Amino acid sequence: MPVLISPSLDEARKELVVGLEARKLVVMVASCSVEYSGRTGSHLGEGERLVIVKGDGCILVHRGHDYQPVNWQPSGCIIQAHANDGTLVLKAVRPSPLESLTLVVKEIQFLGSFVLQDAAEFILHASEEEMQRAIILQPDMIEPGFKILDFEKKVPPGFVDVYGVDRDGNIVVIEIKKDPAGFPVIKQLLEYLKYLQAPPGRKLRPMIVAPSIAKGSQSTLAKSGIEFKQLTLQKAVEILQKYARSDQQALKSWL
Amino acid sequence: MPVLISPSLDEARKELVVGLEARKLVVMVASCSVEYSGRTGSHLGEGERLVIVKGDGCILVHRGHDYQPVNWQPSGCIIQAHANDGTLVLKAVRPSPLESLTLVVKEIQFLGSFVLQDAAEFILHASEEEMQRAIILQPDMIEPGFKILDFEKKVPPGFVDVYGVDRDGNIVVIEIKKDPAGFPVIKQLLEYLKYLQAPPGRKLRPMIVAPSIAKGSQSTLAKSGIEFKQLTLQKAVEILQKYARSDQQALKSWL
DNA sequence: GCCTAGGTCCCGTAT
DNA sequence: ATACGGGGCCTAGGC
Repeated sequence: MPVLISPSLDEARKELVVGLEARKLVVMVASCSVEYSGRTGSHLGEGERLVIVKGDGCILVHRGHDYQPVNWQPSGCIIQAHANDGTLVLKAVRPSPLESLTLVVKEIQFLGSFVLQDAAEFILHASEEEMQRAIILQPDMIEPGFKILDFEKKVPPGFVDVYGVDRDGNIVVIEIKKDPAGFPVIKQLLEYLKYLQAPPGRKLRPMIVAPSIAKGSQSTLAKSGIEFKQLTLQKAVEILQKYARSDQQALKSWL
Repeated sequence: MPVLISPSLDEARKELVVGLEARKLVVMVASCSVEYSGRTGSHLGEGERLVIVKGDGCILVHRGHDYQPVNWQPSGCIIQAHANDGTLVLKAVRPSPLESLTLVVKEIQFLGSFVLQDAAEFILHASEEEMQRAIILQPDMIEPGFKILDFEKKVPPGFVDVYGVDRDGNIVVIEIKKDPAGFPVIKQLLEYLKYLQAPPGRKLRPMIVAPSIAKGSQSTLAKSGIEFKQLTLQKAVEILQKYARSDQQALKSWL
């Protein structure tokens, strides 16, 4: 875990090269200027920043404020460090789309390189997918008698989240949102409808499943003939947990 | 610029509290577990990570790989550090939407706190806005005789990027994209058209200005009656530079 | 490779 | 405060 305090640029370059080679995490606090060129371009004059280089070839330049890095390059870059004219030049090139990030480092306060032991799995609960799973596991939460025919069903403009049939044989076309549903969802659903047909004598029932409807979209929804079924992430998670439990019980009763 | 190597949790907590108080940048390499709860929730078991806390109240937890942080909280959070049961607990609460991030730190390899001197301005070149400016500065790059009537013109579903008239008095409705234009742009433009009318005897000419058309959208575009005018970011930047130059010349000739 | 959709997206701007 | 669109968005999944 080498840590250098106010190293010379050449000491830093050596440690950086070693760190890159070993695919370590290198963290640096340094005064630098930054140029980006690729899909567009950017310029940032000299100033002190936090620079992070990761083993998978991504680089982040953070200022003293803001959530997002001011400049960066995602994973999969080729990163090189050169001495140049009394400065340390860090270059990160992304092959596709071809773009490059160049840091000219003038002075380094701190440089450390680390190997992070981290085997933990990251688990994210509750997303649109969980809502979809909840509906698929327990279709009658939409309404009694509702049956799933398909999900992620392909139509030319995209994918229908859930596609099913109600107790009267009408086709139900469901678009799921985990956030309050606004105009775009309504448009998207109406677009899908153009490519779907109900059997003779039956109807198409477009339906939005979401925690709520965005304020400004209430009236549009009413006019559009789209139904709304409330489902919060929390309720979806509860359903999934209930099923996880009953799955376990089903398993136990089998043994 | 205090830097602690393998500090005790209590030493680290003290330095962290001082750093937070002073709104410094605190960087930490530590073994920790992370819980997030808010719009959704997440869990990450123990492992070594890079933790960044900035003066504006944002926090980032980075693993040894990936561009994006595994957990985070954006600016404007209330961040606190407590000792708890032989661990150091870092909590970041975001008021709206209400959500919280909790790190339980077991062991610290490194902790540094920094004040970053950074007054530089960040300049990003060439975006959709640059393309719009290029068209506005030199309307006849669209076609000879084209005149601007308005831009960012409000229609119920959104804003028309550029709104103008051709040499024959037909209304040209332009939607600009910096990336290859696909289905969504076509839909958006057609949506806008519903709320626009040409003068009697004139036509509405919907037009997409973009570097290219997405492959799958070629036929849709053809059927839709929308025209396509190629403009790359690069060409837009050239036009802007030309005008910058001629502005300077105009200025010089004035003096 | 391109295209589509989702994200704890974040972020600014206008309402 | 909420809604809407843009982003060097990034990232994952299909084709």
